[in-house]
Amino acid sequence: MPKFYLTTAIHYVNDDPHIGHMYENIVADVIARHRRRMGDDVRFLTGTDEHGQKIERAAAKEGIAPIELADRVVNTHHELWKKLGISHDDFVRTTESRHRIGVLELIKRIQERNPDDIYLGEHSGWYCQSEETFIPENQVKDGRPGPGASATDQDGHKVEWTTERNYFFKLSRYTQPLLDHYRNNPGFVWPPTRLNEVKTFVEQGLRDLSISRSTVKWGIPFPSDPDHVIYVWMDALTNYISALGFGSAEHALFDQYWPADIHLVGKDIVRFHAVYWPAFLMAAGVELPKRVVGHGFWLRDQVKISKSLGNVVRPYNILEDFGPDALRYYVTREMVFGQDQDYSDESLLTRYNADLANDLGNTLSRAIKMSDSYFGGKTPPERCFANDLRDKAEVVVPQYLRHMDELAFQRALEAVWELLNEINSYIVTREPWKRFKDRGADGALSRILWDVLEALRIVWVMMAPFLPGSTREALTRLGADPDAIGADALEWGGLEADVPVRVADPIFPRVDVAQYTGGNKVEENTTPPIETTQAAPPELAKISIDQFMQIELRVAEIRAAERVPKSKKLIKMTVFTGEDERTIVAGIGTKYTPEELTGRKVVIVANLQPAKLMGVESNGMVLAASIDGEPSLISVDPAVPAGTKVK
RNA sequence: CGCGGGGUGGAGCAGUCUGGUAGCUCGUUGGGCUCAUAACCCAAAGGUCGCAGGUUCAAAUCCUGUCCCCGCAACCA
Repeated sequence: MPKFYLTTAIHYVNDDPHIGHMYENIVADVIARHRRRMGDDVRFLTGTDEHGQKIERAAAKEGIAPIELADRVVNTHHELWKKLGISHDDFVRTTESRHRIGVLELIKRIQERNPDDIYLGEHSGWYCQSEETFIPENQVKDGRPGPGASATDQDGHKVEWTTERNYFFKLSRYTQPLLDHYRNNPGFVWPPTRLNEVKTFVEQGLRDLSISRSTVKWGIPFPSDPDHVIYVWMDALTNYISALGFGSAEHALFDQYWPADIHLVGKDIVRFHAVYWPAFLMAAGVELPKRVVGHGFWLRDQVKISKSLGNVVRPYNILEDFGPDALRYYVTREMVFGQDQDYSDESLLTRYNADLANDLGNTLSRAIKMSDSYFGGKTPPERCFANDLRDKAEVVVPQYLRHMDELAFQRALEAVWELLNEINSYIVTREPWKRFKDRGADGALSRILWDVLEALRIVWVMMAPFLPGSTREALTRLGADPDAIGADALEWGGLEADVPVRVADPIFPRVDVAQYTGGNKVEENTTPPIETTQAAPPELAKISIDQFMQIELRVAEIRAAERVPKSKKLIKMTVFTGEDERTIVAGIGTKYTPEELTGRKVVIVANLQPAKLMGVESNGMVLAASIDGEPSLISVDPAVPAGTKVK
């Protein structure tokens, strides 16, 4: 029996899961269920990433230990996966001892095989004392990197250019081996466009990777140097093997399942899985995973979902009201796998009504109802092996299987619907109700209805990975074995004659979309139900008049203005301050044009430290009121001459 | 010349790699059916496939140029 090892990314426990996490696990689950029923020995792993500064800080804020916070969020993960019917075989947490063992083993093997690959070096960056962490370059507002430099980050905290001694992984050494690997294994990254991105990234040359932090405490202590903890990727990526017992005495699972057949991850972290991870494994002499698959993102109104925008989608209410299968179907049917897709409750409900209620569910109801009333609560007594529906099924099933193998779930489902539409059309043209009225339950009617039921059985078997719960129910109603969903169940002739069927309430009752929206439930969903409290604006300390007087405010005249090329909202102005002409850059281009600015009098901060914006040096700041980010310049009586002090 | 994705009937999207009658869902219009969940079936209207060139017997698809939108990156002193 071929083995199939499939993983999702491990989810960070700083927040409850959202549609993106759900999507990833649903897709993985569909793949796992499909492989399983096709006869593979499947191992499906998901889990959580629980280390790092963010967790430590979030826990401290609540006055609890990091592990307590992690435990709590992990519980919501467990509950959600259970509700969604995710059939993972294992759930790994990076705080587990088996994971620590695996990570330490990986490092040990690297050190043994390639002693130079891990070395103590220096890492420099913007360090924020109050947050006790390094701030990414792009979040630092001003200041140039260099010894002794300081600046502020986006939250207004002071950051200092700091140099820290860290352990490094010699990633640079793996540039060529990685490129060779990509060339020899073009399927290593899917979709191909992601492979191109990765290649381009690697071709530019790789820098060594910092793999430890002495400024972070919540993590796995670095071997032989417990002042350091292992940092992010070296820790997180290793879950894929630590969960299999890598490095422990019980490594049977590792021997059996590694290498992974698919690492399913979001497109944003494909790079780490396709560059860092294989490099670590090469260094340690461990076999590389077969394939990294990057899926797209769910968007909201064409915009990426993010916590800061407050447009996080957590369709928990949909899940409650319509069950897991509605959501599972929607995300797999609506998204072209690999691409981004817009989420909305409305489109989900439309899909639900049109596809699940009207087509899939209703066709089942009408067919079973007829069989029930014409053949005394049973499937028809006479079966049929030569008809249009069988022909159609034998075209559709191979297509479906091919699309499933290609992870083209949308197309696989479209194929199913081709057969389903054929069934409805078949029913209408054969008019079984009329036949029954005219001739009673004769052999012809028996064969027609049996065809319909048998085709429906195959339809549902194809749906099994997508709608596991509903499929069991549907097969039971059809008089079929709910567990018979394997490869042979996709062949014509599986349904027995003259066995009881079951008439019952609709599996997917229609929903009145307008009513549902009007019920305000959808509205509730647009605001994240579990959003963490917005950071309150920092309280400003009172300052003395002397301190205020240190700010030099002046009236200035804008003599020239132009947009900064390539910038979105920056305008570069030449202003006359009464003493000199200088350049000021301001982010007001969304509201003002250079033309209307020229000649205008404004209030500026004249003694502000210079800063470089998009390469242009700005010497001062133009005062403006800000309404929801929209600037409105402070206006000055045109009669006031430039250079006049403001206080 | 920063990186990437996209512009296809009213809406949302496939199709582009591997040129060959432009397809799906929703919506609209007309008809049919009454077994079924106000469902189902048939038919129709509706697109110069962002724009301009080029290659070709043939271009949504390949090439060149160009405009617009969205992410990432870079800028709200």
